[in-house]
Amino acid sequence: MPEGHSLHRIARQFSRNFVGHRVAASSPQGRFAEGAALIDGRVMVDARASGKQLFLEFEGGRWLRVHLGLYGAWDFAGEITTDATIRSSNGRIGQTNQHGTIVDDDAGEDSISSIGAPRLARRHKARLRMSEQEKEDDDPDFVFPPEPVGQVRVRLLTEDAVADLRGPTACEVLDPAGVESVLDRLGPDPLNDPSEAAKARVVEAVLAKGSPIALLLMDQSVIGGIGNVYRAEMLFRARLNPHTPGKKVPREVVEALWDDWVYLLDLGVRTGQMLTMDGLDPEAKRKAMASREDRHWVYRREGLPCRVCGTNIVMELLAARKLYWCPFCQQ
DNA sequence: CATCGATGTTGAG
DNA sequence: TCAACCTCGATGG
Repeated sequence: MPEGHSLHRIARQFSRNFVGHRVAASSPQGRFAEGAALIDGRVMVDARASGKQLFLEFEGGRWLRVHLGLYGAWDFAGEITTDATIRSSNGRIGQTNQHGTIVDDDAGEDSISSIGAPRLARRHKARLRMSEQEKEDDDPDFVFPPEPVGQVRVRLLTEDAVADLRGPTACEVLDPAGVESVLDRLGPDPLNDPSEAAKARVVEAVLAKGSPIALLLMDQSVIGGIGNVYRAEMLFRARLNPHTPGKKVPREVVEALWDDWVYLLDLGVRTGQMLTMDGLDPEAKRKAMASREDRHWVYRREGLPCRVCGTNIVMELLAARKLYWCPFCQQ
């Protein structure tokens, strides 16, 4: 479920609350007992995402690789840092207020924060579920650490924070060579590598293939992190027919798709939401932030009128995934 | 309360 | 091409 922006946010959560800390690793469910033992008692030294994959590095060159798949999730709890929307009278950020210590400001002057309050981060006792959506629990009276609930594949515990992994599609401990071989099979993730070389690699990969651009955008060996929502929205933003073979897409359009992913991924990481209708007026933006119904151009809008031309949005199955597009705008 | 479907990937056939 | 993975919010009775 989570697309690339979620994984970068999860990696950031680990950076804030786990990197630099010694971690007790266990598998309450039991299915990952051997793997957990390989990292138990070690200090986490790095946390990073590439595409939809998460890599947590521990002392001694041991890496935990996690892929959340369709419905995996990380549950954080304890003294953790969460984004908080704080209304500020003078618009200044980076100060301390009654809500806690503001330790991060990555919202700045973007188009979303200009609509309303800036999103800040604060460290406090909280519970936070991170999957395709993020949900913060408002019960401040839970005991730490909480009992594992349900099937927890891995529990990572520091002195004051815990992270529970449930429902992953992949969870394994790798050595550096193993990490390298996984990364070698992944296309560029613009948040890790925004270079012209990365862009060129994606452009050449797309232009070399005859398969539909709708499949190539979701091919993680071509480009990292795009899922079903961003695919549909990016193709609409480019006014591109999803069935266009990669090699028939004009080079400048492929370049524009990469540039758009650079932009959308950054926006998604900063806001925690898949915002794709940023070109609208402030009122429409506000609605997009407030409601999932008003958030997308085409995704999940089968049978509804296109927001631009009024033609009914169509849905078709492509490689067993639902593809939404406007047959008039995207000719 | 039962059922469905989902923002994903793998691997069997 | 499709089932399996194995979670959980949304939906309907």
